[in-house]
Amino acid sequence: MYDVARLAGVSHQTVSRVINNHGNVRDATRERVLEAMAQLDYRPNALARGLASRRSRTIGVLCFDTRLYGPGSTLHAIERHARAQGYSVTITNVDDLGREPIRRAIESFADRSVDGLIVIAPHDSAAIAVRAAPSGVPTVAVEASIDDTVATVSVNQISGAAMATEHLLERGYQRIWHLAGPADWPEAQERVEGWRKALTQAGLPAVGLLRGDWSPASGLELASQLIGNADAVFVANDQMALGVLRALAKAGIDVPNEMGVVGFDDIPEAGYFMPALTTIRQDFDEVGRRGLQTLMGMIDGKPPDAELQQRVEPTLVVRETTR
Amino acid sequence: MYDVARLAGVSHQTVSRVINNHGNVRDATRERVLEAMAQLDYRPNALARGLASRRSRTIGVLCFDTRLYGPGSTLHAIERHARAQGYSVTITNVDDLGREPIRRAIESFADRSVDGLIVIAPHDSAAIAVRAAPSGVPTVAVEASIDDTVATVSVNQISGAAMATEHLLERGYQRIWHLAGPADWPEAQERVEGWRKALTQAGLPAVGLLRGDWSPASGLELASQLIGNADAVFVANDQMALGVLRALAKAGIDVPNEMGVVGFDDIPEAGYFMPALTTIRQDFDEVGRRGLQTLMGMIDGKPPDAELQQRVEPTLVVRETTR
DNA sequence: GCACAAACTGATATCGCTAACATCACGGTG
DNA sequence: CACCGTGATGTTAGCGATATCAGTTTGTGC
Repeated sequence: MYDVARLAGVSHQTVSRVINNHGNVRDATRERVLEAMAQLDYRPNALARGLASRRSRTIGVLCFDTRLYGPGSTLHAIERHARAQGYSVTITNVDDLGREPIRRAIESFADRSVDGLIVIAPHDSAAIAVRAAPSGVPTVAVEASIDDTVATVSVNQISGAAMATEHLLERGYQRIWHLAGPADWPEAQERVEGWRKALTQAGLPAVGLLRGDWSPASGLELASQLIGNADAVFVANDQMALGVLRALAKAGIDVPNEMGVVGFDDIPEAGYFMPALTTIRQDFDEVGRRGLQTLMGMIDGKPPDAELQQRVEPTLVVRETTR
Repeated sequence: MYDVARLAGVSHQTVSRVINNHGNVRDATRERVLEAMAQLDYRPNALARGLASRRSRTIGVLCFDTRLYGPGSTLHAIERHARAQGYSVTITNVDDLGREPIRRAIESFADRSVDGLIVIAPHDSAAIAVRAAPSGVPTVAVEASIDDTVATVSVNQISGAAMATEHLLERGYQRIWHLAGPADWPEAQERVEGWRKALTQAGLPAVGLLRGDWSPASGLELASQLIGNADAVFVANDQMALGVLRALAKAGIDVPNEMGVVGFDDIPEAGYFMPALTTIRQDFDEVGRRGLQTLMGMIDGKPPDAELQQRVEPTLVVRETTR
């Protein structure tokens, strides 16, 4: 920086002003500085800027296994939008959902002076850990249902689940079971709630709740319990639905005529299952975008929005597993 | 830090020595310092440490869409192992594969003083960009076939493709076609090469090369050309294979008896396709692990390994799409 | 032509740490 | 007993930028 200043015949402080677009620099001066910067191929050191300005222009993303479709897509969206705003993204995956590892991860972000934190928190323990976060760093949770103390952006699971169930009802299915995710995942719980609500509203009893673990294997295994008892099933994610389809095919049950199936997520493969899966699409990109936008607002010290808990509406994608 | 020093009755430099485990601190002194740190809940500022020591303990990962299964898994492995060694991970996705955006991304990493860089570079343009990288930062490419100037860790695509093709030959298929990925992806090219090699070795002509774009849609579309011409197909990834399976089912062709199918990747869903997909498993975790290990060696100034180009061997997973 | 505010520019102190060298006590050596 | 090496600690400079305030031009109104 001092070299640039010398070459341009100004002080280093003027160079700093040019870099940061602080006003009050004469055009001619700015030109000279920019030229000197180009000539010396000068690039400001982000660490030093962060240290002096107390803004690192970095955000942290805490995730639980980005290999999963939802979190991976959300992360991708966050990174893309963050970069567009000049922020870089540091990630940490927490494999152990215990409280202590999460606390450590958040502290480690704070040590690195991130300006903000996004937690992709599809699990209860994450919610607890975020609330307990000691960091003082602006934080937004996505794909989570956290209490009112934390800003949140998530897909409306309840309406998605209700949408799925209502679709099955419309198509004339009566005994609609639900293959749910693990009980300690808020989104699993909300999907159960949406399913229950839709059935109750239709005057039907919400019996027939199965618990899987999100894996195709669990769908495969639990599907046997549907046969003879249900004529449709709303499955809490597409992967389990794949397992269910396979089990039904093996059992010689005709989908969609003998059994309707609706999934959740709309993973890229869903349209090519056999039969192609009717499912609920979650707009993870939108979740990531809104999450980042909210965080940026908090970083810039805007008053928290009226809407602390933002919901993105999912959409129904009808394919071949419902008649 | 000065507060800690005062409380412990030592100089700040001694506190620094304790933090960094530099020897030459009496046990009693170290104890006092640690206690003071605990009492004040002191946490060193990573930015300042990086600035002063010229080591940020951060690595950058440059990726091309982490939503894909391979890159996502590799990233996950890299992050996990990096964290275990006290490094944090900053990511950038490059959507535009042009040379300029990649150069910018690499420069941006350099500006942030990353100690090392891992490029998940499944595409030709990435290879070019990495070679042109001006950064002076230790760099490792993974999932790439870069020339000899850059350290690389990748799955051996050629042997994987040969393995797939030989498996089909063993099972008695004769007219074995290949549905390849885009020509500007090195791994697509290497899979073509492996397929060709295996057929040539068996004294068969390598005719029947189709080009898809990795998507299930392209598999679905191109599968029609197989019918009547091939009795087996080696598909360059599992997603296209899904499309192929769907097309074959629609056409009433029996898999595996009338047509054998082998995929590549072993995505989590592959075992639940209908029929379950025989495929080649890539150990992305191992790729990530070795990539990080190599990078750490370079950062610590070890002489570059004899093996600049490391290869991880894939494995064949036999399921139901081959008889 | 002059006062005075506004627009520029510069000097110095910091940000929170590590590097490098200086200092000091202590015990062993010839 | 002077001398020296060694381990433990302290002192002083940076790392590469921004913040703050002071100083110097410049422009404007009368």
